[in-house]
Amino acid sequence: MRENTRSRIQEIALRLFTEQGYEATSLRQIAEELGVTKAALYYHFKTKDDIVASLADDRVAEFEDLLEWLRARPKTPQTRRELIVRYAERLDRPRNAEVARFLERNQTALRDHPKILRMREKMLEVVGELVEPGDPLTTRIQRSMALFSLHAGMWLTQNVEASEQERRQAAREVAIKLMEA
Amino acid sequence: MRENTRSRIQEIALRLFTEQGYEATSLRQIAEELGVTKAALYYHFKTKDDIVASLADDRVAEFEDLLEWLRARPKTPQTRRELIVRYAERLDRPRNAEVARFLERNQTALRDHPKILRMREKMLEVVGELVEPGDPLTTRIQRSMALFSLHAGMWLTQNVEASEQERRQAAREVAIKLMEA
DNA sequence: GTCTATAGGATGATAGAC
DNA sequence: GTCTATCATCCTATAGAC
Repeated sequence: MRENTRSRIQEIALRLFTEQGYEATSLRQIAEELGVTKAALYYHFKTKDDIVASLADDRVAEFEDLLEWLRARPKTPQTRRELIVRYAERLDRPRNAEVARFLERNQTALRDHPKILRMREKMLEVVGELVEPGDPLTTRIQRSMALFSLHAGMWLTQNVEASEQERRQAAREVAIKLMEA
Repeated sequence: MRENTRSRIQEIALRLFTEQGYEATSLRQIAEELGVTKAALYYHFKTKDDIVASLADDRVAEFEDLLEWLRARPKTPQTRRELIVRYAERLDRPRNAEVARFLERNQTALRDHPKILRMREKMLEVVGELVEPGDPLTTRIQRSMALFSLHAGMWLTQNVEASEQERRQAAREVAIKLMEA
């Protein structure tokens, strides 16, 4: 009941950051929803930035994980298809999609944050592993869009009459197709 | 020299909003870069929000323009291909791509802004015109990604050794290919 | 671990002189 | 159209009691 206060702060902060944006969310607001005072937050996190850092850590680790796996395999269509599946599986774990969305939507506000820079680097490294030096620009773009369609696909179909499972499946199909550039 | 102060405010605000995010950019900062005081800004714009509104107006008008054209034509592959070209041409006009990027990257911070809501609606209306009621989800996703690849394609190739023209051309090719779902 | 209290500063916005 | 001066409010962060 007490030791997971840290985890509850992350949860509430993540929700508010995603809904309202990072800058627009104050520690007062987070504290209020948590039912404590602002000062209490500072016991768990040194600064507001530290909350973001703790969230970004998960995502960086994820990319590093994918990179390690990717580099141990040959650059084949089969590998790229498997990457889609692996990445999609990770996004399906509840909190991950939210963290991804938050970081994606707040890149500008957080652009100087060292953890964000690191995350962007890792992301571009993943893209780099999807192409060969001789590949045309169009291949690079299309294969990157494959990964991105897993995120965007869910947003684009939010108002469509279809189950979440169907939407997820559709996004995955598009991603795999785009990866076959 | 005096009447374009309004336009210069828009220009500087747009640059700073894009670089740092909307919330992170203060009126003091905008005024400083313009070489006037904060108070002077309030002569040209009633509030900070008003600056955003003036920028969003251009983009909403653009979507409305595209919609009008789109609705006067049959829903054919040919029409969709032409839409890509038309949209790409608009993005190429210098300020438009910047405005699009700003609005895209600050959707969260601006989510309650009426102009932003309107813009999002218009965007979804455009996507709606790209599909028929019976089309599968995958078609909807892929055709939306076509439009998006025009924006993302430029970002994804920013570190690549290629001229801006080549990158633009590559993004356009990917977009057209995706539209042929 | 959480509190009260407060420092110290930036912010959006307004009033009124020029 | 732009200025100075100022307001009211919010913010992050810290000190120190319990």
